[in-house]
Amino acid sequence: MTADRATTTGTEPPRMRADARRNREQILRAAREVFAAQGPEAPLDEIARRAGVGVATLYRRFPNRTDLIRGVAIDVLTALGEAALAARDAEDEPFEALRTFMHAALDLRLGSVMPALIGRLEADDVLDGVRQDAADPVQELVTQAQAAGTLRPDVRFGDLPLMLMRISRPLAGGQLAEDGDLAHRQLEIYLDGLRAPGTCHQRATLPGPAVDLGWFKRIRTRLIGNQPPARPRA
Amino acid sequence: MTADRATTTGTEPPRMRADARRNREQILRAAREVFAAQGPEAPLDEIARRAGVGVATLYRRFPNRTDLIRGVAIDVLTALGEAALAARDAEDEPFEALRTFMHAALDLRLGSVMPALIGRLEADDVLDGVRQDAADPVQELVTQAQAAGTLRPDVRFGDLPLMLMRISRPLAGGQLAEDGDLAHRQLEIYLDGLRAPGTCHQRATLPGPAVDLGWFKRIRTRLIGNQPPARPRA
DNA sequence: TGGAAGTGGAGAAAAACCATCCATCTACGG
DNA sequence: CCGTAGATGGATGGTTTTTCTCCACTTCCA
Repeated sequence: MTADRATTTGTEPPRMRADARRNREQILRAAREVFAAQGPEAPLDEIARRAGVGVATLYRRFPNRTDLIRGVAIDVLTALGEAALAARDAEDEPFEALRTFMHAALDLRLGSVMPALIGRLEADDVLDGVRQDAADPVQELVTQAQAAGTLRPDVRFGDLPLMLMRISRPLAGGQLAEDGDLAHRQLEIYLDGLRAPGTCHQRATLPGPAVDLGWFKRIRTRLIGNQPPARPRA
Repeated sequence: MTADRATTTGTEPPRMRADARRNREQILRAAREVFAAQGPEAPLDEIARRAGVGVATLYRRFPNRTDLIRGVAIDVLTALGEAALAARDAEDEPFEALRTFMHAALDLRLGSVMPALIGRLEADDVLDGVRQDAADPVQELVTQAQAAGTLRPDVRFGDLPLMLMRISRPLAGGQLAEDGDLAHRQLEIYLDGLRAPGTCHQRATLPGPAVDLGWFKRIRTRLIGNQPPARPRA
């Protein structure tokens, strides 16, 4: 039942119809977003709807919730490991590589699966593999950046993913349009806090919307009356 | 601790039995925690259970969910304003005051009510009052710290509460024992990112548990098998 | 073009949640 | 110390949400 993996990890051909595979990826993407917004207990119907498929299709691919979460986890962790390697190759300076990676990880919505990984999923060879493949390059980036003296020496590995888990969850249940940009802005500030004391005179230019007090109040009033019910309708 | 009564129309005597008032505060505290963990749609049963009272007691004090959210909001915002003033008076340096305030706000779980405030609650004189009382001192701290040159000039008011909303939500659905300490540690890093370029050579000593790669893996394995279902049993 | 794999949506069964009622209990003024 | 108004808890019924299967129909691919 777990035979078909859409990921191109192994040498075995997954033998899956093209539309089926496409739907599978749609489901995974939708699940990632919905899990990130509502947590790992989000209704599966909504995931199916967001993916543009029927519920039966979702249940065919992932017979139960745990399977779906595991699928998303493998998907995200795989992409995460690749992002770490890509960042390492793209940037010369280790801290800059770390920074690039963090922003990529934020876009991947790491926080959508980490809580489930921590609390719900039991270990597994495939899962352990991708987890290792995701964690090791990051640890390497940390080590290198600290050796280069650009990452402050008192931070540890956990300070990166644990913060990503927090930042990647949408504010206010996903109602804020600027949420993604705000997350990147706040991540940039956090990254500046991670710089080594010697190098911290070079602060990053903060991207995204700078929310002052007036805007902050406007965010509220703009949203009031928009969506009285929690769940947006189709 | 704060906001003993629900409304402040001076004509009505508060006259509440001692045990009733005590229960009311228990409910508010429980609601704050549960809202922070699960969002403003959390089941009211769980809040009552966490508060150690029956459901009827909760419904008597707060006839519907909106009333409860409003109660929590007033409670938190009141305490928040007081914390801001206290921090201002306790610290000479404006940035240090800001730092003190942020840690206090984190303990108050600002994130438990902000999403609801943003999306669900409609304006109201009392609410607007406490909101103003909470926001104004913070804005003042920001202005002063930037004038003193210790807070970087490109941050804005929103960078503080919006980050608190993210940090104050428990990781992994409230299963992590070290969660509170981790949040304070990560807040400290964020605060270092908020320092002005000139003053950032003085980094704070990071508190709390430093989670390295090994510990990170251990967090997971320790929790596996602890609570397979999402909700802790009754 | 045949047929196996894939699909969507209805709908029953189960679970979660809300909100009220009432018998019992307790703080507190006299 | 007592009477009582106010407060409490948990059972309960009704409603909504969510799960997950079934089957007639469609689509890819050899």
